[in-house]
Amino acid sequence: MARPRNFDIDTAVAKATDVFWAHGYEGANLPDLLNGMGLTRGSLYKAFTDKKTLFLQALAHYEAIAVDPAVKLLTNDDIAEGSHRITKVFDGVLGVVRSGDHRGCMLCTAAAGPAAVDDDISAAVHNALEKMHNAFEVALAHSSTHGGHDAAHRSEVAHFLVTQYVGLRIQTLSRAPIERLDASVRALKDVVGITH
Amino acid sequence: MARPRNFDIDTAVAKATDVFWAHGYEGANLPDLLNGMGLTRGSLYKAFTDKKTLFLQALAHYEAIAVDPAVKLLTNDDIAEGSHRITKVFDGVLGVVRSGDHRGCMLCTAAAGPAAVDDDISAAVHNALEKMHNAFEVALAHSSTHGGHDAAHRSEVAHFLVTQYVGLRIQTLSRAPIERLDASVRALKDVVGITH
DNA sequence: AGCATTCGGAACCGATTGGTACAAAACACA
DNA sequence: TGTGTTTTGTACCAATCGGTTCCGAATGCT
Repeated sequence: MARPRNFDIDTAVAKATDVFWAHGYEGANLPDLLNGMGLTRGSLYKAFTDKKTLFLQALAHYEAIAVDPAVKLLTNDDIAEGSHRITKVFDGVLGVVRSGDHRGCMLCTAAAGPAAVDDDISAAVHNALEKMHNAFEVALAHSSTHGGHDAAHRSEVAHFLVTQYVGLRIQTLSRAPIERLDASVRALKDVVGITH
Repeated sequence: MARPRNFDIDTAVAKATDVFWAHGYEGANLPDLLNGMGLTRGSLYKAFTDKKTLFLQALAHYEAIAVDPAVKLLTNDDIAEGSHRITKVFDGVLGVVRSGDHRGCMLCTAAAGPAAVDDDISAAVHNALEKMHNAFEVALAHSSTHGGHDAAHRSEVAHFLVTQYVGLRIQTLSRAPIERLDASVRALKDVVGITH
């Protein structure tokens, strides 16, 4: 009937995610994207209507590969103690930084950039952060130190943990020394009363 | 000898700060700046060599009007209880948001944006955050709950507070609902053991 | 007043931005 | 193999980016 698309759309989005992740939304220009995705302008604009639409798909992809695993970890009953799950999340962030990855969290970067002016991007960011919040709530409910409190209290602490997560990620992005991030997380564990 | 400059350079920087604060570094283009500062290209490039230099001066100005007051508050011995000073800082942030100001913190925005690629901007950002950290340390030393601990512990908690501050500011920038920020700060106070 | 000097304003610059138009090529189906 | 449809690649687009140049105007000093 017609010529089939000779690239996989999902892998193209994955590659676009890499580019956006590395350079941010405004920072990633068309040549960067085309080169990174291995296709030409015509194909890109045919498959994805414009840059913003592509970015929203990339955000969704990022959510799938970065946020969802964290959510899964926080809600994983195999780890009985909820605070251990939380610890794992923050230690995971530190591990990523220690391995030399300073890209930070694409969601957080988007929150600081285009989310301030674009409603669609803002909605996507807040939706993802809400998922994180809910997952933190679940983990807190299974925490020996916080499980006893009422749900309202756990919700507050979950918001607080999201804030801490965002702050940590933004600082990794700006290449803050790892010692600061380490210290920050250590104090977090201490202060939240996480047993480790 | 020569024609004098007929605009005040400090007020020009102040106006440039407003523009950068509202639109970010890349987001603020020359027409925006020229319009906001009330001068023309020739004058601007004569007085400040280029956009980045102007931005660095704007960052310094921001530090003077936004960071220094916070530092002064955190190190103000008139408020004997250090945790009260910390409370005031975070409540101040919430107050600003509640008054409809969603510009967030210019430092934090810079941290998430140009600081990731430019060394000069990165240095300026980290220097300012370091000032915040030191001020938090001082406040913690005068805190009934943390004053007793050793300095190393207070340093960690100070890093943690900076992270919380950054996370909070970034979320205000992305126009997160005030309830989340409120909850976050409430949990912070609770968890840090701040008496209020 | 005259001169040296600097400022202010606008025209102009090449480079780059995201996005479009269109022709040629590749395929599925008959 | 012919036909119709879609993709692909390239040339092209206007708009905008930060930055420069240049000249008339304004000023302080002698």
